[in-house]
Amino acid sequence: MTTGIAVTRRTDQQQASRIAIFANGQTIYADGEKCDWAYRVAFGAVSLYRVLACGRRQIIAFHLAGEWFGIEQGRRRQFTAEAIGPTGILCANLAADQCPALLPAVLDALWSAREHQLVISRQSSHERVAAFLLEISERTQDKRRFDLPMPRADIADYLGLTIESVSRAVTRLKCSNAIRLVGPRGIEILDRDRLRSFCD
Amino acid sequence: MTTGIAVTRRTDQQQASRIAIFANGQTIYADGEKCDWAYRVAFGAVSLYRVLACGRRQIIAFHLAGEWFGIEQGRRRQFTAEAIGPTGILCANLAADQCPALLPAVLDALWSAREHQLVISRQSSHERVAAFLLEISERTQDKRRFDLPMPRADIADYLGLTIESVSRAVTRLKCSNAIRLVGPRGIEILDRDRLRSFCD
DNA sequence: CGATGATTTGAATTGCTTCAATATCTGTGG
DNA sequence: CCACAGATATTGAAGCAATTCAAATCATCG
Repeated sequence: MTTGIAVTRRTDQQQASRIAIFANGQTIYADGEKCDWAYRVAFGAVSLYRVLACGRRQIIAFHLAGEWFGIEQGRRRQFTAEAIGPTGILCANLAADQCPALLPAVLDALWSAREHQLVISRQSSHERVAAFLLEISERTQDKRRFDLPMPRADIADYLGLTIESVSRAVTRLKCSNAIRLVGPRGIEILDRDRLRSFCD
Repeated sequence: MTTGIAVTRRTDQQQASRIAIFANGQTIYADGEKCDWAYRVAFGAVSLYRVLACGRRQIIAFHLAGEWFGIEQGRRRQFTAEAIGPTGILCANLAADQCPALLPAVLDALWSAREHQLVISRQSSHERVAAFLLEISERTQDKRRFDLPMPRADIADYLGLTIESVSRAVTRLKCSNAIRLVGPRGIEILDRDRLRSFCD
């Protein structure tokens, strides 16, 4: 929400394969805008969210380096996309002839969305957090030791929990020796099987 | 789960645009199978679900007449597809050259999956049930008076609730005069705005 | 009309949230 | 290098909503 570095929103996204740099909390596109472009994360991370009428913010997905997002052809933006930390974004034209390249990315997004649905629909707080850590782990270079790009508030809004519940679940995983914390953001997976056993 | 009418699983789905008839509870495809075909509901309804390790069944989506499902190119089936009541299914070849026709269907599915995520992540039981009734209403011919194709157990497994919670929420909506029940499956929306006001 | 399955209702329990306080981390200036 | 301030994260205690277990009611079909 807050902007760290003073970088104004790029208006030169029109040049395809041009990298745009966004600061923490900057909006890449907003809920309701036209969807002319698709995006890919070069570095950093992106959250897709909507603020509900009740004031709650629900994060629908995170996108890490290398991942496509924002393919929503012929509609208005369903969510707002926002940079988490300093983030580089590549833009691509959403022309119909690029369809063969786009379909796999959309299928991936659908796959992920549905797997996430399984997690948030019925799982307990520690199951959700364990699943989340494994999910991020799988999408990172070093799958054993990594840093979470986002604060607890983002994790909570993604998992449908409160900050406090996320924190308690992390503590619980830590106490079971499944993970080790390296500061609030650093995660080391000590026992992946034990962590997996927390997921349902 | 149970098969009402004695119809064996069709093995002649190879003929495109041929209709296959499934009885209540029959499997159209199963979790883990190869995905060679896409499907469209001719009549009846279909649920996509997975049974979790803990024994819980999570329904990820319902598909009503006219809707595509099962487009999962190049993977194994993520979920099991099952008929709800007597259901007619049209089959189509998942050839790459049909991509322009498939992409919109996948984008629709992603859109719906994400809207549903908003509902189940943070909403209370009556908010979820109200949203569900409106969702089904929008996908039915008569948007004011319709019959739910599925029993309470399916609604519960779709909304991440128990049967009892669904029932209590329905009762609550009924008592507020937002809806009227016509037997357990029949729904008449008396006050759509009031029903909408229950959604967050 | 009785039987079976589906749905509703009731009471107690559990787990997440809420509100409040404490602790930790990070960056800045002395 | 250390002290401080603001933000982030953890911990604690009470409240509340959904679940669980149990019983009653309703619907449908032979």
